[in-house]
Amino acid sequence: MKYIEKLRNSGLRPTKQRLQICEVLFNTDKTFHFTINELEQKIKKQTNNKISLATVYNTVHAFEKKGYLKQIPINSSEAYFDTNVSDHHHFYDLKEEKLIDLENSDVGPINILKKINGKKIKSVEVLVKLED
Amino acid sequence: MKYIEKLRNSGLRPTKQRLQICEVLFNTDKTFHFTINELEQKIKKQTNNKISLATVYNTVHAFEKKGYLKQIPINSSEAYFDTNVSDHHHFYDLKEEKLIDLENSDVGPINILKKINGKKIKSVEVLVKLED
DNA sequence: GAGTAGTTTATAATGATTCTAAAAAAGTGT
DNA sequence: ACACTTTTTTAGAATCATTATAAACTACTC
Ligand SMILES: [Mn+2]
Ligand SMILES: [Mn+2]
Ligand SMILES: [Zn+2]
Ligand SMILES: [Zn+2]
Repeated sequence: MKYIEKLRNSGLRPTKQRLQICEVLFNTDKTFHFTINELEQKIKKQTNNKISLATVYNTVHAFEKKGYLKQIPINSSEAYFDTNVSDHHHFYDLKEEKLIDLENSDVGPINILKKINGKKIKSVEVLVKLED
Repeated sequence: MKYIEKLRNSGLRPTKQRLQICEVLFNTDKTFHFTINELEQKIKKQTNNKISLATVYNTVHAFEKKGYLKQIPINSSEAYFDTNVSDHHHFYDLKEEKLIDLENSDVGPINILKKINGKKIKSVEVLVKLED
């Protein structure tokens, strides 16, 4: 199975629960954005199986650390994650509280002119807030 | 006093506590970034006076709503606010957990090519994460 | 000054996230 | 398969930032 490698790379053994989480996260062409609670709901629906919240949190964080998921910087009471780990940007619809992908080509090149001594750039992320 | 107007514009009466909060927030040439807890500490030091957390939260939120403060979108357990309400961007030093201003001129123009039907752009914010 | 509406405060409630420790499962060697 | 060790899952508790509450206090109006 293709998920076993992802799990092992993340330092996790391929257990039944973790493979189910992988199914929901990665068994789709489309990438998507989610909160932990949305993910838990999706797992319950898609697999008719409840996985404890702690396991969902742990697995998501391990994938995030390894780079198989990323967290989107946003002001919300809940953390938003993204299965699209390519460099890209986001609209945030304030009314709907939903993220929408913005490809790099939708934004154009961003050149950071200022430098900070002894630090290097890890990521550059654009958040475009939308209102009606 | 210059703060009375800011407070009235925000729908707040100029009370002793709120004026003290204004002193700490606005009585300086330099703008700065803060969390609610950092602000509370600053108030205690600068005015030798404890103001209840609820009042600090309420006042900050009223100023934010009116546009005298803004919140910076970032993944942190605490919300970060900015007394610099001009359009600008940020470095985020992951090690120090500190924000650093990036002026618009340090980033260059950003042109969002994608449009979302029925929505308009409220803000465009760039977050540049820094590591060692 | 009396009356009213807004404010402050301590404290409680909420809710996302993290921690804990016991039970369950998986891996290892024989 | 069995005994033994290590990892994992889980329910529930703990944490902590934020928000809500409601009683005491203060500011504004007439
Ligand atoms: Mn994380
Ligand atoms: Mn706010
Ligand atoms: Zn995305
Ligand atoms: Zn700033």
